[in-house]
Amino acid sequence: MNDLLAAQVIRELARDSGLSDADYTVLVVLSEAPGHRMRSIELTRRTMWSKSRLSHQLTRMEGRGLVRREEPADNARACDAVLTEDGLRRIETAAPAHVESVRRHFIDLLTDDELDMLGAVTERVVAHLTETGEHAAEP
Amino acid sequence: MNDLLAAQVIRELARDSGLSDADYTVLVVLSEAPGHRMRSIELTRRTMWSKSRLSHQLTRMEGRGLVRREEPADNARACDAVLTEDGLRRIETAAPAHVESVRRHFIDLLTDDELDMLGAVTERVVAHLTETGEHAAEP
DNA sequence: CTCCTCGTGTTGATGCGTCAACTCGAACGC
DNA sequence: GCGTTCGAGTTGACGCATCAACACGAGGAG
Repeated sequence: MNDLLAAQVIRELARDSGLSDADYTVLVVLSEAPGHRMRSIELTRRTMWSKSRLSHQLTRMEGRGLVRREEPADNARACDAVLTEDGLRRIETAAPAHVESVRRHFIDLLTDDELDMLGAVTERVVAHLTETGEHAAEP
Repeated sequence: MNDLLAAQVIRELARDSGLSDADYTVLVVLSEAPGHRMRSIELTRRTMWSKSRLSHQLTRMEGRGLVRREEPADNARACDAVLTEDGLRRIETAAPAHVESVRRHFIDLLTDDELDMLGAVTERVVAHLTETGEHAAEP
């Protein structure tokens, strides 16, 4: 189910807006951040991605003009990711259709009880993964 | 949860047995097939993969000596995938640890009720995906 | 028989994710 | 001040997945 569902939703996102799911994730997080900007390290925390993955992703998105990298004045070794005008427009256009896609293929098919239970299960599994010495991101 | 859980289980599989999840899938299906052999087209059906993806996967696995390709005598345009001795040994060694990994990180954390519910949800969502003209594999 | 279409399978280009190795500035001990 | 360690970020190589284009045999229509 996971594979099929994710594949379908991702395919619709790509078809409708030309964004990958990774693009979408970064754009959403940045669009909600003050100043549409965020430290790289904070982005890896929010997305649960590795530094490497984020770096590659930002490189690709920078090439497509969705984000910009800036070195913050107060810390030379850090790196901010900043949403561009274009990136903001893209996420604002894409979001409604994507939300609707997830609803249509998943949320609307479940009862409230099922959603509640799924939330509980998710919380438990994630807690177990993170506490059992699981650092997916960095060794 | 999906992403984290899958990442963890896949990482353990790779660490313990040197197999990717795609490798594992193919090996399991083939090991259960009569004669440890199966038509490519049947493999795509079982795995819900595209022809292309399967072909690339078989090429890689063939390079590593896990499977062999054979042209069946009765049909020149078809193609059988056959498990090698090595492939069989690999899957037999890898399977127990993988099953245990899934149990430990997921199954054992859920109650029977939750598992039942998840089964029902999965069935419903997959049915919706497949009936709504969704052919993930081929356009 | 000839041509056409269709089903089966392969290939190449491209994007994505991971791993290991690396750079480099900052903070700390002395 | 000076070296050492540490944390943040980048890079390159590789495996994997997708898409579009192609190859080619089988089966049917005429």
